[in-house]
Amino acid sequence: MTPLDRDFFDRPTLQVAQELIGGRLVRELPSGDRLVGRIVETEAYTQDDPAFHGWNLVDQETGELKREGRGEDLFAAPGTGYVYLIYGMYWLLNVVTEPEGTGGAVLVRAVEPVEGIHVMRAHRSNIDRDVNLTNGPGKLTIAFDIDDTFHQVNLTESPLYFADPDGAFDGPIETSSRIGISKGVEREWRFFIADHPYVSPATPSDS
DNA sequence: ACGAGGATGCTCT
DNA sequence: GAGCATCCTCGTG
Repeated sequence: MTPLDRDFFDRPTLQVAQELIGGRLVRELPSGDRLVGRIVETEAYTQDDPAFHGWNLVDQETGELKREGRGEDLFAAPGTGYVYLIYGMYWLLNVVTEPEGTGGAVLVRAVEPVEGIHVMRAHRSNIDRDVNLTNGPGKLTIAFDIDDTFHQVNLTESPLYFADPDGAFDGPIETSSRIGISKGVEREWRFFIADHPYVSPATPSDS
């Protein structure tokens, strides 16, 4: 399984977010177990987007950074991890996009287990049905044992990386407003596989 | 089936 | 002190 390289992520964020759909997320654990998930839902965030972390760090006239803050980590080299703690409890996995110095990231919102599902069940011991293993951004990081140790880490090599689709048919890609945001709700920057059971059950922010 | 509410900690004002 | 790219539990139908 060949990791997607930095060039893949060194492109417009919206394009990367769409092309990651159907691709795979690969996690190699210290135990030797390999976890693989098919990506079925993503969201795009760009530096001229009010929902972007660190939007207020950017001079929107020039596109230059005008202040310091944690959002600066979204301007790192393409393919770098940006891991965010939400509501004090859940880690969300992003991968940085665009050339170094330009802000952008793709949030991985849901995957379908492909390999290592027994390990994912062990990581999420309190759930009733397998669909709840990885059908949300905070759930999949628990299943894949992803936390802030991957923040600012190169995600184009082991132990955490992305890979091309495996060739399985995944159906048409749909778009919607993003989930759980209050600004930028008019942008249809959420991408997901239509009617896929592992797409998160959340409601888009414009409805 | 669905909705309300609570948990919990970091970042920025 | 508020807000937040969420998830789970416990009500009610």
